[in-house]
Amino acid sequence: MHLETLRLYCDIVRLRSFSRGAEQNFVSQSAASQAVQLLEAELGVALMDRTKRPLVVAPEGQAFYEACRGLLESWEKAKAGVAAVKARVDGTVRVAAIYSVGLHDVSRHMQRFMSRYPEARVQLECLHPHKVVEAVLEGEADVGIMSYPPADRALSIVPLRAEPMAFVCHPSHRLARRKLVPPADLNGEIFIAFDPGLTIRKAIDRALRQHNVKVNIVMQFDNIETIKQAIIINAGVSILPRHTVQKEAGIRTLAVVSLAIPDLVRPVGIIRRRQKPLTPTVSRFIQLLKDASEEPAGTATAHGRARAPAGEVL
Amino acid sequence: MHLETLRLYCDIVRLRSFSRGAEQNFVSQSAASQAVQLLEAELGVALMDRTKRPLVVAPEGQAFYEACRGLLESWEKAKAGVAAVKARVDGTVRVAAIYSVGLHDVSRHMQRFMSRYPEARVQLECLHPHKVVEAVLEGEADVGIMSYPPADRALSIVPLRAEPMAFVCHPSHRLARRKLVPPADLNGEIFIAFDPGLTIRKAIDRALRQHNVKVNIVMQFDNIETIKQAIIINAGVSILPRHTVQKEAGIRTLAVVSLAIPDLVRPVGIIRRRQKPLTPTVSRFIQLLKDASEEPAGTATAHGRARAPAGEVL
DNA sequence: AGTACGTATCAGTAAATCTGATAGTAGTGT
DNA sequence: ACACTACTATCAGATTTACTGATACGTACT
Repeated sequence: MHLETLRLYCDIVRLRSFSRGAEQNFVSQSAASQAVQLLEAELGVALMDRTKRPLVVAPEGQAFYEACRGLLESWEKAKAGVAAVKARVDGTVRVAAIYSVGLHDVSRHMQRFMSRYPEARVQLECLHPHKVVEAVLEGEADVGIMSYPPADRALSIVPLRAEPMAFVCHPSHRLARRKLVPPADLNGEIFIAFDPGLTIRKAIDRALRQHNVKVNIVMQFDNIETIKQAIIINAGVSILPRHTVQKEAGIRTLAVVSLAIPDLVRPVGIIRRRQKPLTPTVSRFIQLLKDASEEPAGTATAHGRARAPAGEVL
Repeated sequence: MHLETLRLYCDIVRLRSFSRGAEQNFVSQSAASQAVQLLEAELGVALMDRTKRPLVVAPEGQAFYEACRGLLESWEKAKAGVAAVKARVDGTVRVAAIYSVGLHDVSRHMQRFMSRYPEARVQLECLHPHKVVEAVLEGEADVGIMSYPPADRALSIVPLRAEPMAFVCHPSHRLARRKLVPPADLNGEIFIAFDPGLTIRKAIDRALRQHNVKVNIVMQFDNIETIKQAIIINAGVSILPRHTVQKEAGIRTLAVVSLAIPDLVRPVGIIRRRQKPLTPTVSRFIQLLKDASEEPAGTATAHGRARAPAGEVL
């Protein structure tokens, strides 16, 4: 049963005319006649008396007409309801990020994004790296922001930046006042490492091994914040992305020294589910992050603004 | 938009499977897939995530699902409502009869009809002959019962019987004690006639003219009851269908004498609108009247019962 | 009665839908 | 990591369905 047929029927009843009802629905009078006949056959009832001019609606036809009006109204409501949900979901970017990126980085960009697209909403959730991948794969998040984005057929990756890593220690540490620390100086240091399951741990391990450095790992954590806390209480030293300890370096609770291992960087990127269609809002969000990462921090804002129109057409 | 598509969609969502949803709707999995794709295109929204196994319904899809369920329920209700009205209308016979037939005849048969078909309803309305024709033509009555049923392309006629006419006068009239009145005896009688517009008047006039009888018309009425009242107060004599004065003859308020004009009869028949489809109930009602009229009054009931099964299959 | 308007019907055509086969993908067990 | 099973998407061809335009029929009006 076509809903269009029901609308046609309603118009015919309302206008008391097949011809005008057909016209209003942009079909021929012939089609209208056949449609109503089919409708009557379907219901097994004569809905109207066409031998009268103008036609007379039978009691059955009147009852059906009223039911149909309600039905069509419900249909319009259903469509509107779906559109409303879509607008709500569409305008929302659900971001899953690892703690270190989410807290320092994304939250700053979120503000810029929301002031530029006031109708959009951003939901940020900070998770363990594995959970970030999971959330994106399961469709619970539109984008994931993480370091060492994993290769996966189901994921597409947008590289954002390579964060330089630095040596981090307590201000009272013997290396705290250096300008540069050669890898060899780390030999035998009491080290606070990432959990072995994390890719960043493997990257650091590999870099140290290449420089024949052996450190004395005393603690392992799955996130940067905890490692920083451990260093603050002088439980050991570590290697962390430089910008994640900028605040602590500024107030001198931590000492940060450049490390003479130039290829030791933490790649940060966005992951997305490959099949999932990109909504305009998500597309704009990704573009904003890309723009912000492709330039020095000092000019980011100005440059970002200049490129915004291009980002919007995505 | 097909309602069947919506049902299919609901089943797919409910069963969380295209294949099973398709099966339950007796279409191929392919058709189900295409139908939902079309639905999504129509709404401009992705309703579900098919890359998951089992498939995951999107928020939009869930909202639409619930709306659809309501819609389909309303549709079923609409169909049921129409069927209910049909049953009510179908089971009703609206009878328009002229006074003389309706009061004496139809009301008696109505009781038999309603006791045989308890679910049926009969609405009897007694009208002026012209109004009976009008009611049937306008579809306000399913059948009309009247004398001298008029020839009309739009009407089909079922003849019931030819009622013999008799001479009717006050018991004190000079002809009241006769067994038979020859036409000539009516010459110069003070006569209470039917209205000139009525066919029965024309028939009586023609019969009297053929026998060279001239009566003295002093009053004219459009119905038998009034004529009888006039005769009772001895305002004149008349010629009326014999069985319409049986009761008055029995209690001797009127005298009824056979008239020697054998071809002067009042034909009574049923009229129906030719195009209008015959519902079973109306068909049975007509059959009952036909059966009752085709036999002597004494055996009518027994015969009618015997033939009832045949009538029911109409 | 004749006319004008409106609906039913018919045959041909256009469009939508369905089917069956095939390819690709997700989840599962080895 | 591998094949296996179950499920969905896609495609082309077949089928069904709906539409159009012309024509016939009926009603209502003058």
